[in-house]
Amino acid sequence: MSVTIYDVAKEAGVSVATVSRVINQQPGVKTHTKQRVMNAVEKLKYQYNHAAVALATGKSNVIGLMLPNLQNPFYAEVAEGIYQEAMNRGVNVITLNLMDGKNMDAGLRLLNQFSMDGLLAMDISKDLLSKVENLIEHVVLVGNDYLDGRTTCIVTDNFSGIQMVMRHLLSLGHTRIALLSEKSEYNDVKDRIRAYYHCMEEAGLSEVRQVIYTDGSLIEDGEKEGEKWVRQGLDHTAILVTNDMMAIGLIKALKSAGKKIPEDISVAGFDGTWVSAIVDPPLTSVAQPKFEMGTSAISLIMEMFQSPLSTPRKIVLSPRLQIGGTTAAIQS
Amino acid sequence: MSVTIYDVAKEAGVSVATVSRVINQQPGVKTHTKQRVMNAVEKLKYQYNHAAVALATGKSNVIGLMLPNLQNPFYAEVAEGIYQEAMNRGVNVITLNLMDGKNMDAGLRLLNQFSMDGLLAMDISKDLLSKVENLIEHVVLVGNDYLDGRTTCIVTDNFSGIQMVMRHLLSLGHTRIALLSEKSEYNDVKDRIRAYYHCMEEAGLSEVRQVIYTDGSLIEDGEKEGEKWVRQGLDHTAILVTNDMMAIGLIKALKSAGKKIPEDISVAGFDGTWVSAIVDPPLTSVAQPKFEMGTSAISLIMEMFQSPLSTPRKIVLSPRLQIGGTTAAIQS
DNA sequence: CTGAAAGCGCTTACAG
DNA sequence: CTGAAAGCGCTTACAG
Repeated sequence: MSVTIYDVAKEAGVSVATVSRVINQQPGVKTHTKQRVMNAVEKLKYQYNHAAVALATGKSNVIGLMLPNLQNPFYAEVAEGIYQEAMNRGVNVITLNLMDGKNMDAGLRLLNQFSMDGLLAMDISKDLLSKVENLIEHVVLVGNDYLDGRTTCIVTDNFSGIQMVMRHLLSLGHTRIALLSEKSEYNDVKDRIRAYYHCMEEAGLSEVRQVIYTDGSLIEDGEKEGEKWVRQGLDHTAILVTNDMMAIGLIKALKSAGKKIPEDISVAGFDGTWVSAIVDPPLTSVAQPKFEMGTSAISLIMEMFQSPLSTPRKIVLSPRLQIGGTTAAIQS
Repeated sequence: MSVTIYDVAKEAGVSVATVSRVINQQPGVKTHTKQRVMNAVEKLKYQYNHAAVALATGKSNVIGLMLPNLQNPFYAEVAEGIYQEAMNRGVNVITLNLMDGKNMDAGLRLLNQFSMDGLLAMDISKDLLSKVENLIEHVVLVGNDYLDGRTTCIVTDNFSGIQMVMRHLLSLGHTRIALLSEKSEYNDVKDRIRAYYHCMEEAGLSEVRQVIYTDGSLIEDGEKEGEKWVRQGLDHTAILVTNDMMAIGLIKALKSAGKKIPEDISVAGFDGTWVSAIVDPPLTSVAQPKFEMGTSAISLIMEMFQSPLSTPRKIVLSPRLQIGGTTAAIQS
């Protein structure tokens, strides 16, 4: 029922091979012939069949995107960059939303079933990563800097990001600064912790440094830690949080315990998502170049299709400190 | 290089037809034979080829999702429902993010290129819809109630949603209530305006009713209207906004003009996205069942694949009033 | 510069 | 219950 390359060939009076050449813009077709084919395509409203191409070429022109959720605007913003660049380049993106782990099996099943040319993955577990790498040749980690450096990745310079906020906080006179971070096997998280340690030590504050680990990385997790912090009567004057969502939750909890932000305590986040600008006061945060991370991820993986990397590569983007109203000079 | 159904057939000592039957769980294969095939599949680690299946069956097992952006959590939350249910059912979703119109052409091109079994669309223009309907048989509008009722859709009961907030505002003593809405050719938006008119009239407030139209539906658009409202010295005591993003922008502008929310003016939104809970004070809003809308959309479109609807259908879900801190009794 | 033909990996009547 | 074979709509050496 649908019009095929054969119909076009007949209409144009050429062979299907020629039609194929014209459609794929391959060189070496006489202008006149090309014109005839194009007219036929036009006339018959030929639409090319993706499945047939995929079967014949062995490439699906589909890239998978695995992410934990879309609630966190960080993922959503990176995803937008990915979709944008994918559209520019005419590749399709299939999103595998893991729903914070609840959909892992289904995600794997789909991966298996649908042969994708490559996969972009954000914050997947080490375990899942190794399964995925068995299934797909080209995998790029987006936003994660994996421990053993065996997978190509694209990340923000986390060390210098933390350094930026830390300098900001130190310059405001803070000394009792805590770091609130999720636990993770990823190097990017470890880098942040390392940077925190480094800055505290450099400032001669080694003995007051304290890392508080959270269970997850959602608003609720930050909130829970805020309540705990109040309950335990901790006395930091500033808390640096490794993502905006948790920072927002933390602030919520502190506020409802009667703390004034930033008068009583300064809070800074990480990611620089758009929500950081709408909370009150606006959140001081380290902005990751999210959209660019997404577009670069597509560019990178498509380069890999052309010429497989001999060795895993790591692309590092620069963060930017975004000063809001949640950090202020320490009250004497 | 990859293992095919032929390899499995040889290994199991049966024909490819039989292997196909087993893989697709078709009835009428002797248990013993089935077992042999399954062993072979296991042993050879056979993975089925999506493109070949798609070509042979004429169905791609892919559903397209067209949305304006992912910044607005409304779309993100509906999308999560869609991804969730799609994973449950083993279908793939290709997201076509239109980037608020900037990617329209690319979106259409991809649609064309990749034969999808169906398409779910959110807030696409009338013009785009008609183009899309030429390309794809099964289209479902998600969140939009299209004017001429020719397309199957799944929407919230917008009329009763507005009625809920209006009753809430009226019960708080407000009379000078404005509606802030985007312009739209969609029936759902018109329904909201209609509901507003209806409620004002019912309350005997016909002559003070006022609809303020915005250019877009982003935070910035709400902000702009807030500034304009202050500049023009309007005197409503409550403003009902047709989406959370604009409401947040509006509140931001009002606050920075020195207005107290809700003391000086009450503001209510629509959608009930998660961000409505993190702004300060939490936003009163009409919550749409976003996640459910997404899951239902997948169910609906997959039903349509089975048995094409003789006539377009409309599925209506119920909204819920979510009272926050941005609405209060009028000050006398 | 162009065409005939094999092949990509499945499904599905049809026959037995 | 099982198999032989055609067909899905392309691409791509190979030949001319």
